[in-house]
Amino acid sequence: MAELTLESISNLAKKRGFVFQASEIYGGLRSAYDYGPLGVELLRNVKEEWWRSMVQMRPDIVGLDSAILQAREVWRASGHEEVFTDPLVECRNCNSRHRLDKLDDPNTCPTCGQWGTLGEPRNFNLMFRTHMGPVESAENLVYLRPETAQGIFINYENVRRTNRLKLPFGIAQVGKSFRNEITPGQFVFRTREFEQMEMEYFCRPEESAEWFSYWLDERFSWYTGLGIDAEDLRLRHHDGDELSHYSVGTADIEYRFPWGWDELEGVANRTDFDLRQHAEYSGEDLTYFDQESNERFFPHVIEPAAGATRATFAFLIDAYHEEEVKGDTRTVMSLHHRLAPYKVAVLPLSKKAELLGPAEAIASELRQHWMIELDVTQSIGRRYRRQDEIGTPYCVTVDFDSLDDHAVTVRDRDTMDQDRVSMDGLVDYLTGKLV
RNA sequence: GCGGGUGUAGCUCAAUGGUAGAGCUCCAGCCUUCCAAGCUGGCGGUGAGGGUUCGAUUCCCUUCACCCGCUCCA
Repeated sequence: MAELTLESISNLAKKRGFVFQASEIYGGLRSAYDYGPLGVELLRNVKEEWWRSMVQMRPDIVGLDSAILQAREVWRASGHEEVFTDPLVECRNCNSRHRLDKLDDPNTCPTCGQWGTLGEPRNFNLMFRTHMGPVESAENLVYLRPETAQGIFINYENVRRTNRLKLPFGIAQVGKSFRNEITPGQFVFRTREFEQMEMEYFCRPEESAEWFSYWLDERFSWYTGLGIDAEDLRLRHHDGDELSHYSVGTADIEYRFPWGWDELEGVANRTDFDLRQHAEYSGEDLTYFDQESNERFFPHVIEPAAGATRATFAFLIDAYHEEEVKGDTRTVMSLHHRLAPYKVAVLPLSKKAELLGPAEAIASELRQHWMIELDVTQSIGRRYRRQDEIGTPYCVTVDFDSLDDHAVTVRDRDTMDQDRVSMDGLVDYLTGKLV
């Protein structure tokens, strides 16, 4: 895994239909990617596992799906309209870029120290803009959301009231966000359209530090629980000067990508910043009334914010292995079975009708339960290798003996062990394996 | 956006100012075929646009995309 390059993993992703360059037949669109048949399954499974652990398995967290387009005031209140519009100056000497408002001396480049090399300030607006309605005018300007979190904050009171929620509780959301990143790159790692998995956990102010540690641990274990090697993960606490405008404490969960450690997920202590801002800008009362203490206060918020596309990428990289098998190299994608695009492949030894018929019958039955593939082309060995490469955990082979003993061979991707399993008991057998 | 690099078939790589080749992959066929076997056949390409030229994949310009840098932080 350590010697795996970005190029080899992106090649495999394209070759097997996980990820394609967006608008490829027109020369491509920078920083956008389309997820192919296998990629969409993997991505869906990642999101599904997140939802399962965050919402389904939790009595204290509920879900939400808010609109991508929201009133412009949302982004004024959140601070994004101001903070995401940075006047930047570029140094003509060293080509570094700097925020004008952060320079002590607007004439000297802080990177190379040269005087008078900084160009004219230009506005970099990191939010995508469009217009609500067919006429473009300043009045109907709207933004595509740069984070899903604000959709949660502005629905905080709706959700709390309709679900009779008491602190501490969380609201989770998965969805697309858009940022006009200055520098996209590293394949799907940093793109201008991406998918987030965010959860805002509302708690009493005095308990926020405790919940912060709790969520950091929870989120770290989520990745290892789905198969990422703990050696390839680490926590990194932000220094004061790199904190985002809304946070008083942030820690990143980082993954060892082919180009080095980089962020997978951020856990931030957003305090009561967002609720206060929205209360002020909207005029709504967003305080929480505590019956026991008879007090009103703004809850504080701990936010684990993960990138769905980034996590998918990390799972893909981490699963990639090459092994020697009888002198040949086998490429195996050791994806956790919950993440694997296909759970089972059905492989008749021959495509002759006498085997194809039973294989199709088995495939139809298995399809009721899982995403599966029936593959009849080329030799059986080649088909095993193809399934290894896309991470299918189990291969079911129908052979000529199957016609007599009514049983099939089930082969395990990781151990390459084979079990002879009766066709009648196949679903139960696989159900036991795919928990 | 700026600087540097790259762009020939799905992949890896050849070649040439004058009809672009190979291996692998993929597809079809044969084979009672369990780990990329073999045999036969097949699909398929110079990122896009323009210029120079009798003729451009090759030379020039533009553009698009990718990779490496530069406060991006999922």
